[in-house]
Order: sequence, then C-alpha cells, then structure tokens
Amino acid sequence: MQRIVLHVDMDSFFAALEELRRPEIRGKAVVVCVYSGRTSDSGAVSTANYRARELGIKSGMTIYSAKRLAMDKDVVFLPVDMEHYRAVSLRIMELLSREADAVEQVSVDEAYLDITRRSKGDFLTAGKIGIKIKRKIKEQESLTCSVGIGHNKFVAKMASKRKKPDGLTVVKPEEVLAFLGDLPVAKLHGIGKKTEEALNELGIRTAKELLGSRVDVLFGVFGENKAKMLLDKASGIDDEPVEQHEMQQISRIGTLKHDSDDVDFVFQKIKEISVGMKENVEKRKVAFRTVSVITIDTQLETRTRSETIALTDDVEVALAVGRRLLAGFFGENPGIALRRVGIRVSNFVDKKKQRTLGDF
DNA sequence: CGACGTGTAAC
DNA sequence: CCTTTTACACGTCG
Repeated sequence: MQRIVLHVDMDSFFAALEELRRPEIRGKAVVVCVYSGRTSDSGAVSTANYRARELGIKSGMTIYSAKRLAMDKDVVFLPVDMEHYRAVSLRIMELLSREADAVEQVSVDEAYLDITRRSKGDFLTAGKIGIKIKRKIKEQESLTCSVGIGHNKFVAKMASKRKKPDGLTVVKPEEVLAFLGDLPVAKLHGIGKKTEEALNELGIRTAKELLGSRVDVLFGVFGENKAKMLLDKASGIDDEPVEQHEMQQISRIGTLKHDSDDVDFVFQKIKEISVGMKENVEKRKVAFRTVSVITIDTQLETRTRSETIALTDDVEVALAVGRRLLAGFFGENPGIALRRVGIRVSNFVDKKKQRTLGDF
C-alpha cells in the first residue's frame, strides 16, 4: 500500500498558549522570550505570534532587537513557561495518537503521523483525516495548526510549511518534483546556512538546479554521503519510518551572570543547572556512561570535553566528573573566560543492562 | 572500533 | 547584543 505520512505543526504554539490563558492580551502582538538573566533584556525570542511577526519580530532574534522593532507599539513580552506548554502538548499528542497508526513527536509542538492504514493509502482520505485532526485540536484546545501530507516524512514536513498558519497541504507523489522544484535550497528541511552557501558557490540556488547539477562536483565538494543526502532532499526521497526514538542524551546549559574564568564560580552554575538535568534523568530512568561539559567563551566559541566512566544513574557522580573536566579546560586554556556553561550525560545503556544495575 | 571533539541543523 | 536542547555526521587518535 502507498505509505502516507502526515505532519502537524502547531501555529506559534507558545504565543498562542499565552493568549489563551491571558484574555487581556488576545489579539495583541505577543513575543515569548528566553531571558538569560544577565541584564534585564538579555536573551532571545522563542516565539512571536503573527501580529508580532508583522513588525519584523522573529524567533531567534535578541530581545533587545525585538524591543527596538516594537518601539512605542503595543507589544506584550512574556517569559517562556515550558511546563505549561509541555502539559498542553501532552494532551495534543494523546489526541493525535488516537488518529494515527503510529506517532513520532519531534518537538513540543510538532509530530509525524503514519496514517497509511487509516487512509488505505488514499490521499483524498488522508486529506479528510487532516481536516478532522485540525477540527479536533481546535475543539479540544482552541488552537490552530498547519498540516502537511505526503508519501514520506520529508515531503509531509515540507508540505506543512507551505501554508501557515491554519494550513492544510496535500502533496501526492507525482506532484513532489513540481512542489519542490522552485524552492530555494535553504528552504529544504535539513539544509542550513552553511550548505546553502556552499551550494550557492556552485551556482545552485533551487531544488531543481540541485537535481540538475553534476553529481561528480557534488561528490567532490560534499563527499559521497552528504551529496546523496542533498539529492534525496531535492527529489523528495525519504525512507525514514514514523517511530518514536529513545533519547540519546540529556543536557542543560546556562548563562553566567558575568563572564568568568574561575572554576568555582563556573562550577557553581553547573551545579544549579544540574538540578533540572537530574529531574530529567530520574524521570527517564536512564543510566549513563559519558559525562560532558560544554563551554561557550566570550567569543561565543563552543567546546566540549567529555569522559566515559562506569555505568551510573547518579547525577552527583556526573557533577564530580564535570568538575574535573571544567578544571582541565581552564588549565589548558589560560586566560579564556566563559559566558555560558553546560553539562550533558549520554551513552545510555539499554533497559536490559539497566535492570542489572537496579539489582545491586 | 570506541572515545573524543567539532560542525551543522532544527526547534 | 548573541537562548536552549537534541541529533547526527565526520575526522582523528590510540
């Protein structure tokens, strides 16, 4: 049967949730921010609703820039409240799982659904399922979303991006090449700034041009694997199944109140942020073998240091290793001050071996 | 081959 | 002025 995948993307999710629970800001421009705590307005924009986007405010920009664009206008700035967004997200994912053969949540506001069986491989039926899902989310949560439907995850994702907000786009297999052809390469999911620049150097600007380019040149510039990946994207080829993945790592990162090269001061920050990491490690019931410290210096240069140890589920152990790694970093990088630090645990051991750990 | 570090990408 | 979290590919080293 023809595989059919549906992608759901909630419309300016965080901002929409804030509008829902604060009637007084409904209809206004809303900007949800990650405040770093350095100065009163340091940090970045997480989500701007469409009223705010009309002013040029976009996710990723600094709060400072956003406030400059907001000027004297009536714009509401709010801090993120992930706990609340996750709670609503959970309810939406439960709703989605009732409408699909399989669900893969890719972020707090996005999911892929395999609807092959329920649509019987028919795109007209799939479209009706898309409409039903949009209606149910609106009835239950008063939220809109954009839906894309295609014969694989990549095409479904590209389709959901086509019409926003509150969109529904169905792309049949025979329409894929025409659908992607004129898109600039950077619009293809998985192709970012660096790859775009490299492709532009070769005179390649659209998906169609990428497909028509010389394969030997692509191989030479990008290597075989990445060249093939690029060609697959340009032609809408993707065989990835819709399935929930196990988490591979858990990390937390934070911004220091001031730049510092003092081990004790920086480690204090690691201890603070490790509380959140510990909660997550315990919730997921994982045991890890690798601990990493992530450093971001005043020049915004990122480096990691890691160490693999005996299997443990104890974040205190991770902290002890983290302190060593941090001291090592400062020892080998005298005079480098940090702006941000992070800690990560990874190299999880599968559940069978975890049981062995629990037996002790 | 496992461990480690960096780069790229998306949210 | 410049946030957060995760994934994965690739090069290198021993």
